[in-house]
Amino acid sequence: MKTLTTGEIAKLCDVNLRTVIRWIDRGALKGFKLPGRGNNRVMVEDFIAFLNENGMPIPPELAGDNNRRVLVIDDEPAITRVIRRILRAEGYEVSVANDGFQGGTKLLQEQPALVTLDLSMPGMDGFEVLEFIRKTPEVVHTRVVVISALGDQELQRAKEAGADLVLGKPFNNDQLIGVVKQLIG
Amino acid sequence: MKTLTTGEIAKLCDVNLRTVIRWIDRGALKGFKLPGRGNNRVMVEDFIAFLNENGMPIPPELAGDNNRRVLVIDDEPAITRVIRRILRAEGYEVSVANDGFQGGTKLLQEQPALVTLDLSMPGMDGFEVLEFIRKTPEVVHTRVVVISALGDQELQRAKEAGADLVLGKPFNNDQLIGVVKQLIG
DNA sequence: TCTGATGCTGTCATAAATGTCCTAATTGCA
DNA sequence: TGCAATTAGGACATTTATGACAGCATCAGA
Repeated sequence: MKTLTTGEIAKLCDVNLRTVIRWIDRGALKGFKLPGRGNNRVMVEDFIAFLNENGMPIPPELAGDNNRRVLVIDDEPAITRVIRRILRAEGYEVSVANDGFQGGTKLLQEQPALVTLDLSMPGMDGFEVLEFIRKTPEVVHTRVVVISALGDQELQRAKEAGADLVLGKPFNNDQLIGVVKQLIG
Repeated sequence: MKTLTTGEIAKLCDVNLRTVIRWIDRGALKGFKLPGRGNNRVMVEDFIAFLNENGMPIPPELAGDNNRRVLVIDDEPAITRVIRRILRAEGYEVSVANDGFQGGTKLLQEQPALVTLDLSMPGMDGFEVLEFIRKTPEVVHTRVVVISALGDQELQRAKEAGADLVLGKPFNNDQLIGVVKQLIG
C-alpha cells in the first residue's frame, strides 16, 4: 500500500506544504494520521481520486503505474506495424519511434509503461538507451523488452544493462503478448 | 509539474489579474482550480501554448533563452570537440549529443537556449528535429543553427523548416561565434 | 457624423485561501 | 542509537476570487 506524505503531495501539486495539510484537515483530501504527532499519510488512490474530483492534472509519475502505453523503438516499418497491430489488439496504447531522436523525445514525453527496443538501429546504440532509462528518475520504472536478431551473448548483455526481458527475432505473436503481459499486465 | 498562479501570469503578460481570471473562465487559457476557493493554476506548457496561439511574446524567463546552454548535435567527435572548445571559450555551457537518442533526451531535459544541428546524421532526419522543435511548446523557442556540408538548396529548406541560421561546412571559429552571439548574445 | 450596443479591460473593496516563518516533534536512515 | 531531514501547527503576511462599476475601443445603423 503506497502512501504519500504531505511534502510529496506539495511537490506534486506545486503547492505549499501548509496548504496540503489544510486540505486534509478540511476533509477535501482524504488521508490518515500516524499515531505519533499526527503526521499525515495519503493513499495514492485517494490522492488520484482527489485530483480527478477537482479537475487537476495527474502527475505522469503517478499515472505511470497503471498506464497501458507502449513505445515501440524500431526503424523497420514492417516490424513496427506488426508489433503495433498485435499490441493494439490486446488493448495497449501503442506509439512508434522510427529513429533515435523520436525514441528519446517520446520516451520522456509519453513516459510509457513499457518500451520495446531494437538493439541494432543505425546511428544509435541500444545499450545507451538502456543505460539512460535505468539512470533517469522520470523513466527508471519503465519496463524494457529488447528485441533483437543478435546472438545470445548480446541479449545476455542487454539483460545486464537493464532489460527486463529479451526477445530474439523472429518471434511470434504469442511470445510478444506473453512478455508484455508478464511485465505490465 | 511547474504551474503558474494568476498573479504570476498577470505580471508576465503585464495585464491585470482580473483579466487573467477572465481568460481562464472564458476557456481561452487552460487551467485548473485548487480545491479551496478555486484558486487557479496554469501549467507552464499550457501558458506557452496560449501565448503562441495569440501571437503574444514569450517572457524570457519562461522561454529559457536566458540561459547560456548550447546543445551540439553531431555524430562526428572531431566536429563536436571543435565546437565545444570554441563555445566554451566564449563562456557558453556546452553539452554534446552524439546521436539522435541523446539529441532527443538532452533537448528536453536541458532545454538549451541554442542547438547546433548536423542535418545529415546516420539514422536520423535533421528536418524531423527542426519540425519537432517548432511544434513542441517546451522547446519552441530554442534557437537552431544548422550545420551542414549540404548544398544551398538543402540549407534553404532547413531555414524554411525552422532553422534560425545555417552554417555551411567548413566554417571558421569566428563564423560560429558570430552566429551564436547573434542568436543568444 | 452621431448614437447606442457590445465586449474587453482596469479599478476597488472584501472575504477567503494560500504562502511564509517559526519551533518543537516526528520520521527516515545509517 | 544518533543525526539529518521532514513535518505539524500557530501566527501573520500575501495573494487571490468575485461582484460591481467605469473606461475604452470597435461596429452597425440612422
